[in-house]
Amino acid sequence: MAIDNAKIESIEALRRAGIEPYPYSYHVTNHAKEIRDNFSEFEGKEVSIAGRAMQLRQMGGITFIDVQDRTGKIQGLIRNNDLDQKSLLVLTNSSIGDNLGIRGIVMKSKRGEISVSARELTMLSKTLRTLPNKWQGLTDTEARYRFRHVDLMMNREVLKTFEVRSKFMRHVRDALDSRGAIEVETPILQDLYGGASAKPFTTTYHTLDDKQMFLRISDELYLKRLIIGGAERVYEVSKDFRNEDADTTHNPEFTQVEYYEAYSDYETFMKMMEEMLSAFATNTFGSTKVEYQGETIDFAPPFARMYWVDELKKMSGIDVSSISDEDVKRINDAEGLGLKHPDRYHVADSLFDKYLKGKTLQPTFVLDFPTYMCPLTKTKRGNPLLAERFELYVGRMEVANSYSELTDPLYQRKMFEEQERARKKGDEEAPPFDEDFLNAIEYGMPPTAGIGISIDRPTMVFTNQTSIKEVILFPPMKSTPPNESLPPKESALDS
RNA sequence: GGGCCCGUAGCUCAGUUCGGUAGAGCAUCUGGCUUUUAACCAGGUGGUCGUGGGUUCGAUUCCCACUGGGCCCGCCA
Repeated sequence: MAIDNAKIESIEALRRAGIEPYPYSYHVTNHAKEIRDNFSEFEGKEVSIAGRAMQLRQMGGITFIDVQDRTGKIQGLIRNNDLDQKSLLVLTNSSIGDNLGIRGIVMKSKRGEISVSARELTMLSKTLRTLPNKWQGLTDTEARYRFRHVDLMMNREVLKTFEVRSKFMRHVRDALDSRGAIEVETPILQDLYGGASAKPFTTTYHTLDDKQMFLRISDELYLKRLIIGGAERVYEVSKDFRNEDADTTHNPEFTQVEYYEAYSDYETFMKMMEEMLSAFATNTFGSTKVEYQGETIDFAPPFARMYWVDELKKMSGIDVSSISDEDVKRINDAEGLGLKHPDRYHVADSLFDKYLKGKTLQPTFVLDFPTYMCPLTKTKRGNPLLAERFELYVGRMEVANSYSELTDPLYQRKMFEEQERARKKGDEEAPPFDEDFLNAIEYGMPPTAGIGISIDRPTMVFTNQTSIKEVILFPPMKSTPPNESLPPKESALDS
């Protein structure tokens, strides 16, 4: 991707002839796909197309250029005899990678390729860089992420992936809007963080006496204030930030939609997720069935319900709803969980992973967690050992997490006190005591269901990707001095 | 944090077995060719072999460290 001095010479040649290689605009009348799909209507008519030259086949007085626009490719058929002086000069100074505009007549070449037979050729942007080769393209993962613009132009399925992501986000918004919810924005820069257990990113606000601030790890505590204020149904499409390692299903910066609905419980949201995901699959792919890594995932409702504490008891003989701190070490050893600092929470979590996670390829509500795993959740009606919480799994990945939210302010205060003690003992992930939030909830919060819907992971399923980095346009990369960005020769820049 | 694999031309890759001044295809440049589509034919340009150190008469090759990336594991509501 080095700068090519021959291309700079082309720029100079064009300018000498009074042709600007970086013009302001171009009137595009049609796109590649519509012309190809409706050839009989377009045949013989004049169109103007624009896009990037991806391939160029020159044979004396005739040149074929494959022009790629956002809908696909179409061939430009360019005969020197059909062109005026200016267009000819553009042609001789064109190369693969340039943005070109072609005005011409739609026709078929002798070999039957739908083409635009050029009457005028316009340089829309002269490239200085060389595109990857046309056979293998750009495949190096690191280069693809660091030079996503090149990845996008060479690997068009990447653009498709992000179109699906966009559609999914749009669909989630529409589904929540149709429930009468309002979309809100709450602070990303926060004095205090909370709503999850995670290490935060910190930053400094210089004009406020260099105050330390945090990037949010969740939206929960702000959205609940809006519920308390009487908004009833609110959601936020939120970038959250957690200062943790990345892997194929975790990114330190990720997107979820948090939604809170007053007077509802988690049962409401199970139905909502079934409708939301099955409708999306049907609208987007024409079926509730989606191929994922050689397996078929079916979003047709109802989704499976896994009462996992019962299920786990059947399979392992362990009832995690009632294990004591004394049991923990013994189970850790007997089950070979390998936890360094076993506690009830992590033992239960590991047992789920060991026995049950593998069974969640199909959309599955994993529900009713031990209360000790859910400090912000109401207990299950009729069983105080369990809490009303579900996680939705798809493709063996957690894609949503929902509670019947805790609304008892005195209990909430107790939980903050407990987390504060854990913090002082050195638990970096325990959220800090938040008196402002307690003040809010002390005004009385109506019964409320809350849910966090992942955007990244469902997009992985819908686009058949195994790495979260494939559904994030610019995944974080370690910094490295780019060694290929050499400046052009000075002589070329002077003129 | 641990293990395995990888980094050679703009891109995709050979070469390293057994150390001896670096190769192909595409791209690019020059010439030829007015219906090609991986166009073709002829010729040319292009490389601190990821970085630093060590061994050696000599290192892209062997050794060490570092760096960047991928996968697996650990961690992570």
